[in-house]
Amino acid sequence: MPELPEVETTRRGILPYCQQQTISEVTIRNRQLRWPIARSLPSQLRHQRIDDIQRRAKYLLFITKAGTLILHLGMSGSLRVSNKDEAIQKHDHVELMLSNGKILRLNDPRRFGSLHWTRQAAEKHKLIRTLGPEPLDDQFTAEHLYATSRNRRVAIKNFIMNSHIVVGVGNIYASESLYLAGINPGRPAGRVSLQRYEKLVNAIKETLRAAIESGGSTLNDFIKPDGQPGYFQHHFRVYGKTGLPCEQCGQPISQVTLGQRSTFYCKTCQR
DNA sequence: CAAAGGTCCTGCTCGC
DNA sequence: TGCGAGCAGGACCTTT
Repeated sequence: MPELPEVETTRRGILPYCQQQTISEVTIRNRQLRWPIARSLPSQLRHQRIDDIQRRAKYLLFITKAGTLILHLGMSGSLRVSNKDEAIQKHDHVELMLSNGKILRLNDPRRFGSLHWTRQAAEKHKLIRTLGPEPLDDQFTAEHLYATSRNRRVAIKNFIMNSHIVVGVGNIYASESLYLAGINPGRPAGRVSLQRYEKLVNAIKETLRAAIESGGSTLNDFIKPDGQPGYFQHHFRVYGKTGLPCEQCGQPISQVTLGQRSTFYCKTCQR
């Protein structure tokens, strides 16, 4: 479920409740997430103070003096801040009790999320080390995409969804960005010019920035950390719009499968 | 039965 | 033939 804007919205939402709070207790109700949660995790987290929560790609990094908790929400995960008297819900797998009396709860029906503890700097962790640049950083440029895509035949949509190339471009924003840039999602990445990569980089940055500003777009069950439903109806131009008229040319939006993911585009406007 | 917002891992293919 | 990089598909799950 969460794309980068939702993860960033989550980070901003929970930070005021977590920052400088000490974790007094950790409850693991179901350890079978994407990878089994380490048995040692509760004892490593207990008594640690959360100095900050940062984000790298779609990972949330809970920074403490002793180490960092690396959390991923997977496809269907969400975090919410509860009071002690609020009952747990179905699929609440992990709870962090905080010194201010709040409880941070991880809910994840599909259990594709993950939790890792590292004593090193998070950047050195296996899951983080090999990641490409942040899309909103200045290091993410057209030159970077152009240089790394030479001689590559993979579809451009799969290319920009590859976290080793650039992080944080999920299935929705890949389609949306390619539409804005006028690039056919199936085009081989190695056959996109530098000029068109300029348009694409701008489109990715604009799309993500706008979504973060809007508080994250959501489709089904994204719950904001304070418990408010995050049903922000984002205006998608092509995602989920199969058969509806293209805003630019009026032709029906097409749907294809690329890399086993639904892909939406305009056959006329995107080449 | 199909599809849903993620992404790591495995094994195959391709070109040097 | 061997090797590494690139690539497709599978895997992990529940809900609608």
